[in-house]
Amino acid sequence: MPPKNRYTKEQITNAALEILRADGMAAVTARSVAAKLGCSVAPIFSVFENMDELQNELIMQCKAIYTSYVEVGLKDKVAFKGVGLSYLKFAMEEPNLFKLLFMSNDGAYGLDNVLSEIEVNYEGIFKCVQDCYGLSEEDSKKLYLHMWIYTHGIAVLCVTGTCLFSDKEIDGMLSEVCASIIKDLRSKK
Amino acid sequence: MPPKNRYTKEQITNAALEILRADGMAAVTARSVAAKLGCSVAPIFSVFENMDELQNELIMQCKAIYTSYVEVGLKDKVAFKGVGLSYLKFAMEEPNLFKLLFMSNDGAYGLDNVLSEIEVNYEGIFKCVQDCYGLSEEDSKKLYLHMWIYTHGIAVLCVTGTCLFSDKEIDGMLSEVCASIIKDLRSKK
DNA sequence: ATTGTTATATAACAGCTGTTATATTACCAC
DNA sequence: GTGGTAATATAACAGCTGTTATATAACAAT
Repeated sequence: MPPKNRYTKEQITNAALEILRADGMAAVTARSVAAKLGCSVAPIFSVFENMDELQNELIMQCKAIYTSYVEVGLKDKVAFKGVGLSYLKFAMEEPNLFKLLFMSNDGAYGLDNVLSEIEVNYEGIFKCVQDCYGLSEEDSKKLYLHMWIYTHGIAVLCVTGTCLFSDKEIDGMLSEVCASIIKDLRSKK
Repeated sequence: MPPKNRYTKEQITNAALEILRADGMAAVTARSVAAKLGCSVAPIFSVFENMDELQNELIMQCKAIYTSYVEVGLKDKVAFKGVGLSYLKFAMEEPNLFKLLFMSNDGAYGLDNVLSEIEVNYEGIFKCVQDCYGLSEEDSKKLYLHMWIYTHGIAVLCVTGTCLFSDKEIDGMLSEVCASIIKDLRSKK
């Protein structure tokens, strides 16, 4: 008897995601999403209980997008490096999503989540580090931590518009630091 | 003939700064500052043209506070390390000020400003690097860039609540990475 | 075609923001 | 004390937010 829904959850989420990508989470309001869909706010609140629920859905979408970047990086010859470059690519191509996942303390992500996300491929990455660079598990962990912090530092600088590095510069910087740390770790054996 | 101002620019700025430190710039509103002072919003707008002017004043105050941290670091035996630790101390003790100065793309600071601020002591720091570690000017620059990015990475992780490192851990991490880079730079001579 | 259900639109509410017009009031000069 | 000036208080405006009550309208079943 009732008419079908004209606006699906997916349509609404996609409209909201467009706004999030372009202008950040603060720009995702009931009215802005409705305007993007060309409807009133009513359909939004018939699908989502409130705006918090929509935001949670968006965070899930962001994680999925980030995961797709990581998956590409994992296919790299040197998965360890590939994942790092994926992280940076995600930051540069989706700065507002990066901010939401990795620069917000409103509990969007956090290191635990980052690591558990990564941990799906943790062993693979570590094996890669050990194979490629001939490091012990402990040294691999050290290298991983240092490089993750360094990579995160670059990503944040790019995302906040503080510094603009070219792909080539970034590659050079990462290689240089990584090589220095590996060399030093090896020399201590 | 007119009564004296009961609320000075300094008083208003201090009240706003308290709110900024505790809850971030978004919490600094005309009404919140007035409430902290125990007055209406009128005195604020008699001293400041609008809220933007007050925010600019706050940014200047932040820079001054940050500068005081840097000055302490410069007195360190190894100024290069001292400044880095000051940067981290500032991030941990004043996360909301750090976010405003170093994590906002609304043009609060930016690398140019950071570097020009630092450049006041640039030569001193470089001389320190060259003296302490025996590096060329070019290598000193490299070391400085790498260490600044790494330090910034740690600071952001702390400020966003992603990771919590102890002072000891941070010291160890910084020392390890710094030593590795220096060793590698030297070996290339 | 009529009816009933409900998706959607409209519009309003409350609460926040910056800003300002008006009213009050405090204080300095006389 | 009286008066005038301007600092302050009050309250309102416009514009934003989330949310919701009500009205409209679309569509499926009969």
